Amino acid sequence: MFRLLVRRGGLGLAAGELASRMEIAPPNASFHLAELTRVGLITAKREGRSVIYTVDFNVIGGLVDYLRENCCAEEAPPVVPLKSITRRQKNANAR
Amino acid sequence: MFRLLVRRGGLGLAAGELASRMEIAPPNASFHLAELTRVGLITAKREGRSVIYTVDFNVIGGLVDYLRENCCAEEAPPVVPLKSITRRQKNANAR
DNA sequence: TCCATTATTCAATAATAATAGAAATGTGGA
DNA sequence: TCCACATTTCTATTATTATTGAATAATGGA
Repeated sequence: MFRLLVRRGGLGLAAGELASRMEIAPPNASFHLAELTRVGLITAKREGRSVIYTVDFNVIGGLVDYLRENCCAEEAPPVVPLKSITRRQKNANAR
Repeated sequence: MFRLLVRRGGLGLAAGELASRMEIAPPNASFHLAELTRVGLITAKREGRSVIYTVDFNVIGGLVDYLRENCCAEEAPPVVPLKSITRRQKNANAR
């Protein structure tokens, strides 16, 4: 659904349209659309009887930026030395 | 675990080290490391008794590129017109 | 070779997420 | 107002994933 919405751009897609294109039942689509909305990836606006969902490109942009900065596409990141851990702590954690 | 590995860069981290830092049991860590390895995000190399896991920066780079190109960070993507669907088809799908 | 260390595999269980169906809500037109 | 449409909410069920604990490999040192 998210990819469909991305391809659709600013026009967005109605919930039912998404449901049928995904070949899932409407309540199921609503469930997932609610999740995507909750986490802020998409937004909803009512238009007549339909509810149109649209990706939030600002959020997606931020996500991509985050990934580019933190996951280091081209070059390796500076190594962050992690402070060592004692065996005692380790065992405590593992439990 | 993945974020830890990204921050660690080329040095990588041992399985047990990851387990204790994540505060999960070693078998649990192994389970997830196996998944990440399976999907190609990280690689494993044995070093003495330890098994060192390292992120595959090429793959991550590709992933970020994919997101940048398909999820359109800065500008909205060209609208892809989706061919319309009949009500009959729609009902069939929704079932 | 024996043993402690490090890690993995396996089987069982717990936790979480996805789906389906019935019922309810909002909308616009006759 | 009544009705069909579009969607959502709710509850129950199913499916998937994550976690645990015991058992099994692999490694290096005494």
